[in-house]
Amino acid sequence: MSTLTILRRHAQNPDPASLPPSVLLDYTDSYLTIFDAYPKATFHLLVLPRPKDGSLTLSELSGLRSLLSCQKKDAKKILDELAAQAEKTKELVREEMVQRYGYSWDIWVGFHAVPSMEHIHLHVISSDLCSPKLKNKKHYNSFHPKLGFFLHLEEVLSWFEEEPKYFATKKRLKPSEYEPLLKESLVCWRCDRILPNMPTLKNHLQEEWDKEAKRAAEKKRKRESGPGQADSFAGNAKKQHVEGVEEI
DNA sequence: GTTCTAGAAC
DNA sequence: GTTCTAGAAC
Repeated sequence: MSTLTILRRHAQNPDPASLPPSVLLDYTDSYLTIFDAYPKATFHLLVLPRPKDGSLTLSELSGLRSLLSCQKKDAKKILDELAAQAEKTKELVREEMVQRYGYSWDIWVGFHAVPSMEHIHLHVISSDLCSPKLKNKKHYNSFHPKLGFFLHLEEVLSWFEEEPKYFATKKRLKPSEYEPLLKESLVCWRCDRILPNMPTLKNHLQEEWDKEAKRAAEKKRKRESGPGQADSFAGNAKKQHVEGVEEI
């Protein structure tokens, strides 16, 4: 029971600074960013709006669906502010990526079309999807960036620019239209390969991420071997020389 | 959302 | 026989 309302409790906490650093990353009067307790990727954070006087009520903030059923301009304001907070969060994550791994990779920002926990929360999640807590098909499909269950914030914002009728349809977020997506086959979001089960998918995702790390290392080497020379004979010769030295 | 575990799938 | 999934949780 309490696990389903933990986010609401955090959002209502009058003093976020009292939260342990293992929970809290950042906060303002209006928002807080916390670490997901069961991260489905190397980096996985949640941005929550804090209910405050003169703004939307707790029940209007209960989820994306309830937010979108508010006055359009009120909903848009919250989403714009969430977007700004998410940008700050992304920057903090990128810095941590570089510090820990020497490079940074994509970070996705979006909502689950049908959430499982009370209180609207924006996911900020690194695209590796490598984590011991990612255990089943539902976990994976709920973050697959092209499947449709994970609603990128940019997409949700784009609904506001569409015809009112389209917006009215989208904002319903009918569970019956989204929940079946969670049961679809396991498809690698990078290469579209179908994997037969979770252990195989997890190995595959790890390999894909290892490849990305290699590409990043190669890019860095090229950058450091001298701008504009990487593809020239002189550049290659120089690179080989440097590599030779490094191997000794 | 998670944990647990029966029985399906291999 | 072991691995893996997916539904119940009083």
